[in-house]
Amino acid sequence: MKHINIKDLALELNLSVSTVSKALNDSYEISEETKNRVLETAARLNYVPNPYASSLRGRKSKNIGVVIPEVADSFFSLAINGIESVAKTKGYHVLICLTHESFENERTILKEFQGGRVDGVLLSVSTETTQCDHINDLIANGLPLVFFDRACDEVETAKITTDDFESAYKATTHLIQQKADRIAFLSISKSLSISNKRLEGYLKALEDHDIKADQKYIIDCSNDAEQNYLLIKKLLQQKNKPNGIIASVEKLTTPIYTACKDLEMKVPEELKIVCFSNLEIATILNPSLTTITQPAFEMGKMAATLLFKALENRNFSLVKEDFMIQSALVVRDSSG
Amino acid sequence: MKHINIKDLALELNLSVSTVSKALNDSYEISEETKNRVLETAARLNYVPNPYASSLRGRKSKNIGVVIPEVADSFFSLAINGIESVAKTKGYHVLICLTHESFENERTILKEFQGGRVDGVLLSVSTETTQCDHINDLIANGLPLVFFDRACDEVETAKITTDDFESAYKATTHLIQQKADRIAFLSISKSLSISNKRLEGYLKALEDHDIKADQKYIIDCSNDAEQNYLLIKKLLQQKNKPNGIIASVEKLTTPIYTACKDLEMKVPEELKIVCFSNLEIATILNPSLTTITQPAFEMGKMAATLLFKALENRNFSLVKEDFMIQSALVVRDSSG
DNA sequence: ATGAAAGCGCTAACAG
DNA sequence: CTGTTAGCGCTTTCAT
Repeated sequence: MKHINIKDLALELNLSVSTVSKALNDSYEISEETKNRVLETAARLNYVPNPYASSLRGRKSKNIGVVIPEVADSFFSLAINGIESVAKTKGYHVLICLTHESFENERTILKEFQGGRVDGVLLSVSTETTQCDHINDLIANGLPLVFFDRACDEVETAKITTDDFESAYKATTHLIQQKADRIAFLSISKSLSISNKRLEGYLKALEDHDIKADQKYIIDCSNDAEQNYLLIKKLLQQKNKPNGIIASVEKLTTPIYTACKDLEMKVPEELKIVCFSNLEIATILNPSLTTITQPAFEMGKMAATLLFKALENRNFSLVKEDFMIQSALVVRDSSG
Repeated sequence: MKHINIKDLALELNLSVSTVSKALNDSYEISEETKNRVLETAARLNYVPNPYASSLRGRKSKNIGVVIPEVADSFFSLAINGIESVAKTKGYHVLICLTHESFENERTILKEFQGGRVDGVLLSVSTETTQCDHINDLIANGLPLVFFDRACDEVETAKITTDDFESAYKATTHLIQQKADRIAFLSISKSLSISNKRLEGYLKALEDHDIKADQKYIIDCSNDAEQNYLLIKKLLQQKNKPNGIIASVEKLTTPIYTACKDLEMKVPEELKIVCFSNLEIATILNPSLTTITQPAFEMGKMAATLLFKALENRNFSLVKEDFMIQSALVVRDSSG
């Protein structure tokens, strides 16, 4: 089966290419009858337009780029679902690019996007990203960009985030109310804005409850699971070991639970745990895990909706379009 | 910053467009000196080629399509990582399209791909897919396609699968050896080839151990978590309730554990569990979950590698390029 | 070693 | 209402 194009269609129909094009695009210039004929023949010959040819002609690629650190993470995979749900209604496709938490990768991807592969970008920055020239370049080049979850404060564009400060504050307060007084905080990045805000919320809660923050309870985790396991184990073995722990990111759940099991620490009696996590499976852990759950699907959806607003209306400015959505503290047995 | 194209570059360099193009593509016709000048200016002006313009000119879109039921699933997200790892080395991008287990969606996506949006396709079919004309159409249209995990037997093209029959057989045998004699099997689709092979492996293992299969132990699950929970609960409440259970798909883990908890069934004493699952978190469930783990990353990688072979060499035929990789039965406490 | 020109598939002025 | 034509950015003969 040869691939059929608009010229073939025109030939078959004894019409000009432009008439066919207009009919296909439901132009008011074309008679109903012709439209029907064209549509019918197109269907019969299995005509599928080449999106990139339209793209070239000044229109859109009809692709949006989604740049994230990782897919194997329930926050991001749910967010993708949200993004995809709106892209679909707009006839757009989603190009997913993974940075694997590498700044270099992130820069390369955004650079490449400037060639016109995508019409707009949804971005959640890598843990390594400390400066944002590559992002500003992209925007200067005319590509609308919306951050979701992990944003760069310095870049002036729309951001969909959650109340990281407040939710960490709430989680910490919750642990304090559960009688934890030596609470550890596991961070993933010193530069990431969300990580810092969570840390600040934690610190403020301690302060408000007259608990002195202690550096030894604040741990910088890495991207390496084994390494993190060792760090956490060490944390839980020291003198004055913590009796509460807050993990600022989902992937720390496994090392924490594993360490507790290996050290035979009783949860929640000896250690109360809260994780930032969207894992559905939190409910069936034993003890079930208290989580801060972000509205991942909703966030993806909102970010995409905003991006399409900008795409559809060049006058719509993304600057100052910041939305902060609430996360939920879901109390379960691990902090009980 | 205006977007710069090859014409701007040529103007700046006092060269013709074609010379610049050739220099950029490292043609033997161009002198080293000119190449260097061009490359340097391109870098300075931040020139990024438009992939779709090249695409139009008879080359490639440099996109591959990955069509899967769902991203929020550890098998698929790990497979995506594998796919992406090879796409990246080839300078390709990955367009991820979700069917959400709907045949209609799957058909629409594949149809759309025929317009040239992607150069090749990696597919894992939906649970609803019972006939494969849409896939054959795509292939007939000249797009190479490789199945991974969930394939259609009737379509003649490369398939990367796992030993579904054997692993279900192994899992069942394992449960029998653990003294389970009423073993339930949870299926997700009556049409899906992998689901059926798993079912057959289960049935064969029962037969080989002189256990009579019983329809009431074979459950067809749906796409709806709540529904599945109820089905499982009912299964576990009947007279002669099973003392072993095999779930053919990861997402059934939560409903199973939840049902056990709600019914206060002791695992593994009263019920031994095995799930087909790539959840990292299997280790920290309580009891830790015995799984059949598929080499998801590897499978994605192999599927992509095969696809690129076909893309790079039009003579390379994907027919008969079938690979079956072994899954691992990882015994943990839930079947202990 | 370099350049002119055609054309990939499509859309959009502009004419008729 | 329909057709002619130019051109989107790029590659690729075919000259020079």
